[in-house]
Amino acid sequence: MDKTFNPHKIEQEIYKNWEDSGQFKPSGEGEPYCIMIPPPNVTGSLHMGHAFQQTIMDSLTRYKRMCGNNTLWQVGTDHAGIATQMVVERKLAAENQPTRKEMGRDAFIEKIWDWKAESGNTITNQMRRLGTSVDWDRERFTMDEGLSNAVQEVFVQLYSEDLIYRGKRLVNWDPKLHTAISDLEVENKDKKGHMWHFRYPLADGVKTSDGKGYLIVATTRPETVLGDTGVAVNPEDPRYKDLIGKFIELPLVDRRIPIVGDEHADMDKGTGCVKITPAHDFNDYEVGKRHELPMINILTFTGEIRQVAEVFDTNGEASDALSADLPEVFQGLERFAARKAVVAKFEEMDLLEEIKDHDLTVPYGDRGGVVIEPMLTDQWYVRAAPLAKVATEAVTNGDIQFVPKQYENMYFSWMNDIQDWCISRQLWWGHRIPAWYDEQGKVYVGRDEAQVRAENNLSEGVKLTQDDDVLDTWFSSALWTFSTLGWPDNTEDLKTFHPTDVLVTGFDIIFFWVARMIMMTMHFIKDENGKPQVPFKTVYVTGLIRDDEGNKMSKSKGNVIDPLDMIDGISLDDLLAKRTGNMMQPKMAEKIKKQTSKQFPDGIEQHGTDALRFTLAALASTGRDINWDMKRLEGYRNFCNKLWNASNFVLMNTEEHDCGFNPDSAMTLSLADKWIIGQYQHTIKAYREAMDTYRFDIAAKIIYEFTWDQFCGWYIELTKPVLLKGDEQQQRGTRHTLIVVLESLLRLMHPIMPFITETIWQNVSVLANCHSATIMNQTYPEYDKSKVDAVAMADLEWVKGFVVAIRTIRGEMDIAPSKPLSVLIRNASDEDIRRLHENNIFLQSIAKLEAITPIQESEDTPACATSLLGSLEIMIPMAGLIDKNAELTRIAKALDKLEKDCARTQGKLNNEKFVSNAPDAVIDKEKAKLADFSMQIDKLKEQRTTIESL
RNA sequence: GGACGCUUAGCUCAGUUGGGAGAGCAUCGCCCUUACAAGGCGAGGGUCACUGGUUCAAGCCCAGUAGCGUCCA
Repeated sequence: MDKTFNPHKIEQEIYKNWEDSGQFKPSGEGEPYCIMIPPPNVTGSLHMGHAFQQTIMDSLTRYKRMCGNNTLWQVGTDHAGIATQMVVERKLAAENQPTRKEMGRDAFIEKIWDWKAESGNTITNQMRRLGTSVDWDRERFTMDEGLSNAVQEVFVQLYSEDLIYRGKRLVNWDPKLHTAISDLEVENKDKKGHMWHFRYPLADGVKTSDGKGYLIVATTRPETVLGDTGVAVNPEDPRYKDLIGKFIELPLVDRRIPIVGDEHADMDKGTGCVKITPAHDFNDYEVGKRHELPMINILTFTGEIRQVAEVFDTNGEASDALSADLPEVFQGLERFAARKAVVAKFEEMDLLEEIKDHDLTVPYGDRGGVVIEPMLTDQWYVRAAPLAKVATEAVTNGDIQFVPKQYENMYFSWMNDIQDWCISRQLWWGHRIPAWYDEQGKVYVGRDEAQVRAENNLSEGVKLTQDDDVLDTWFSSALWTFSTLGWPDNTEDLKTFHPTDVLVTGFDIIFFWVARMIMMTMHFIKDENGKPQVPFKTVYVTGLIRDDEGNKMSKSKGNVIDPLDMIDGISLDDLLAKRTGNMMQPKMAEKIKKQTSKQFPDGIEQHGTDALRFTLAALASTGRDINWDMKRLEGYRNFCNKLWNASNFVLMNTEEHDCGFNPDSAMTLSLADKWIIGQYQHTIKAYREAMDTYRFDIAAKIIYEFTWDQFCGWYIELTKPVLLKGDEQQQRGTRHTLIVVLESLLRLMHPIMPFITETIWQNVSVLANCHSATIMNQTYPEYDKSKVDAVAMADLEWVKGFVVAIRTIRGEMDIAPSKPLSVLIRNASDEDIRRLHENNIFLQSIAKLEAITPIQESEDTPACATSLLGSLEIMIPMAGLIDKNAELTRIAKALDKLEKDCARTQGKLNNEKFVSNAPDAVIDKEKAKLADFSMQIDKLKEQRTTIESL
């Protein structure tokens, strides 16, 4: 192996070998285990959040694969309707190509496929660099033929079961993207705005109870006045209830509209009178339905005032109950310009009562970024309530479990108040809705036009037109767990891998995706007894990865980090170019440049995939977001380096030696050998428990601690005296142990750090007589209690204590580690003597001791710096080494601490209530502590007296 | 307004039946000791947000307050 660890040199070749040799495929043996990747947007690129989730998925997959499961990690991408369509439109614009509308639907879709072919590799390359062990041969795309079939099948079936319907409803309309969007795609933002108070004249000479000829209504959207079809007052409101049934003479449009009594009008809010615009407000829509008010649509799909309004009755049928005329001055005005114009007109007519500052919540489209307009349109809906019932029960009864559990609340709160899901989108990129209309507008749903004709006895003479709209992308994602496995065919894969085991995803898409997947899957997939199958048994919810200041990473903020830049490193210039490349606002670019230069003054260094993955695992504590910290990454890169160097040590000392793998060669295990073997068993046990409970942070900590502190810090040091001075059998025993432990440790770590472990393992495993192309298909280490030697464990802890005692004195007394010392020991128990005797070689080597000499209690001793190991006094003669005052200070400090501890313990034991209430075990422990403290205090005091007398 | 989460060392974070506060990084001191200076050895550093309660005992349980965050309305 190379002298230093160079991740860049090893990773890509290893991955290629794995992939080429089919290591990622299910073995076909053992209990099935399956993870479905949340499909990323095919034309996008992976960010740190993906890297995080994929690290977890890959670690689980590799773990289960090595445990002998028939393991499948299903990979694929999503067509991301709006996002992709926008990207390609922007690209066309940038290249001065014809616009989408100019080139037409088919040509545009062709362009998108081209773009997919061109950009689709970005993600798969990134995934390969991250080491993901997905079965690439099964890669799926939501727009593939198979998945499209599934989508069509689901749509047709749901329609036939009356779970999909079409209707004219008020939807969230994005005037920039010209499409409906679902509630979930709306972001509500708090804004400062105004509340305009208008005077609405009463018709027919009617007066209010206080003698006024008008009502005052307030609105934050004055332009909607043009679409008002009523005014509501609270039926209990003494001020106005007599006016119910009377009329308003609506200004600007000369429309006579009724005053209705409705609870929606809050007596304590504003004036208590509310204008009702059923076609442009969700609350008003409901009020309008209750009172059968007509609905007047005044806006075009681009958000301008229409030339002529559209008037509908309360059922959405065209109506002539009211005039559709709109004043010429407003026609064609953009909605915000219209707002100003309407206000100006009211002012001119002296009907503007007042304008107040107002805090309001404004809906924005999460993609287009413009204010959403409630719009009356024909859309397709999924009737969600019946599907939600079953889906809710699956979580209630534990068939599906969320980790961490608190996210179940989020799921329930959504499910219990679920609204019908608007699934049609006025886009071109997506699954076209399998519905056809005849010339009368009657709708037929079927798999294709021929089927529609056949099933409905429509002759060739009847002209049919397919619905122009496509389905919400999440509609196809909702089928992901079963459509990828071949549904609607009842495939072997479906039978084997469904339900899948765990879904790893972010909380931000619990509603968008997780909930809908559960609903769809349980409706369509049944087990052999007809019981609905869950899509997955566990939902592991990750937090968000934020930047080092806790900000969400986003392109517009210019603080995203490409995982590959963590792996390979990047210069500051390249990073700046990447972050400010496609900026819309040059002002932002300047700010981002400044920020980035401050955060990464020298760019980003290379860290390697394993370090990145280990960091992500170490930060993966459940239920909270992660503020990214480059220092952690550096620390774990150092860890990789440590592992590499330690492995080099092992190889240097074992290659071309007899390491005891020949059955004939006898060997002796040292105490250190026995200890590390036992220690390692504990590590396996704890590590697997952590993995099994999705505590990747704990798993990382365990493996880090064992590798660095125990294996490198103690064990390797303890092998040196044996390898240097031990006899043949002892050397063989130690070499054997070095290899056995390291080889197994590599397998244990492999799921989190695949590349470095593979590389080292290739070199180490042959020494253990194991010849395999890859660590990936090896068995996973299992805890074996019989390999834990309790006596050896205790003995070695004693050795460590002894060494630490010496080191502490050296450290505090500034005695160079290279300076050999002679120590005296006093008050040794038989066990101390035995341990000392058995481990002399270790102690002398590690603690750099010349001699260890036991002395009697009665003997005169020179002045010494002393440390205690249990009751054993370890003494270093001070002559020429130790300053009297320094030692006195040290003793004083130690005494101070001990006396405080002692007093606290004494206090507890003196407390009658403690003694009578606490369990015996706790009391005994306190008593033992007290005895130990007093003993130590006595020894130190003695010591102090001796030194003071010098 | 409702729900959930967070507040522990300078920074980023662990702390799972309540029983002597931890890690990584940073800081300070000593060391280029033949695996590793991306290292070794040692040290310092915390009224566990605040207030009250339960308990012999609270970072942990309960109630409330403040600040931050997220979701929903």
